[in-house]
Amino acid sequence: MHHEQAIEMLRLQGHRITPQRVLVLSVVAEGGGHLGVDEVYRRAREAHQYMDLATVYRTLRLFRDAGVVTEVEIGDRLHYELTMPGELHHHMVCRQCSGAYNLSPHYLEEFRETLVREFGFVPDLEHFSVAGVCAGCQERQSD
Amino acid sequence: MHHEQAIEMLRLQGHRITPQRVLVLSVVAEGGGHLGVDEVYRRAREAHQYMDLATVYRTLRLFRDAGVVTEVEIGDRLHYELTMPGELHHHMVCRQCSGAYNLSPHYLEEFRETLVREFGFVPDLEHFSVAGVCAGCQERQSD
DNA sequence: TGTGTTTGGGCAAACGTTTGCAATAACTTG
DNA sequence: CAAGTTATTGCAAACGTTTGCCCAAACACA
Repeated sequence: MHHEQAIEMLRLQGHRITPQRVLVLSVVAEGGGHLGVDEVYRRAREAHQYMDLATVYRTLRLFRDAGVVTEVEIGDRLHYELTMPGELHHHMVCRQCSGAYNLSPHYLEEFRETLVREFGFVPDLEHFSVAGVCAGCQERQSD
Repeated sequence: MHHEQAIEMLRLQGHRITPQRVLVLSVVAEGGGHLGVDEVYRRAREAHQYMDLATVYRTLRLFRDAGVVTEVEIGDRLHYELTMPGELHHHMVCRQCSGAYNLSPHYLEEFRETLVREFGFVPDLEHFSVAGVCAGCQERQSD
């Protein structure tokens, strides 16, 4: 998704386009994927002196709810990246090195179907992320 | 798991048995499964006037790490229940009614094996919980 | 383009949770 | 059973995040 599309999505949903929102959006977009709230705030503040931390929080939440950014839990921190429609993916996050690896939705499809079939429970797996230990860290551990 | 076993586990792990810990343990045990931090604090305080909130937080975290209580994410709150070894189960938590339903580990085994086989990633699924909408709420929704 | 309505922003205070610190209490050892 | 060692407590302050308020700014419509 590009800036312009994201802005258009927000406008279509009836949200106002403010300089702060445009700024936060471009920070997240240029951030290369995995920025925490504090990093977004710091970078946005460099450009716009009066940017407020509360605004960053509110804006990121709005973007998430509007579907223009995706929230990823890495360790115990939340990171934000521009939503890539059609390239939806989940994450495996390593408990030891905090590395985040993409996981295709394909691997969850069977699990989802089972829950629906057996229990009538429809899971939210859009932003699924699973913690664990990656292959690299396990090797290092057995040294 | 009963009180005595839990206490013994803590002692074996080298933790000291204080009145506060015994109290928190019995509150969680008698709480019938799903108490939040604030509820544990309130009930513990009734019995022991000088019980501190920070102690409740520290104690619950210790218990979780020691394996004597299990932390369950319900909605956006954490709830605590006595760990039942051999009866390990996961949770499906309904986004709408906040109901928590048990899920046998069996349903996750295949998923786990796939991650290990394909990526060498060993997931932490001990306290897995998945959000979604339960069968009841979906029926109610379609009325 | 100018005016009115209504959303969003900045600020400060509140919230739930964690942490640092000095005093206390639990366990260990003799 | 007494003294020493060390973990744990209560308190207060800090932390990251959310909220209430009032003013400013964005959009709609004339």
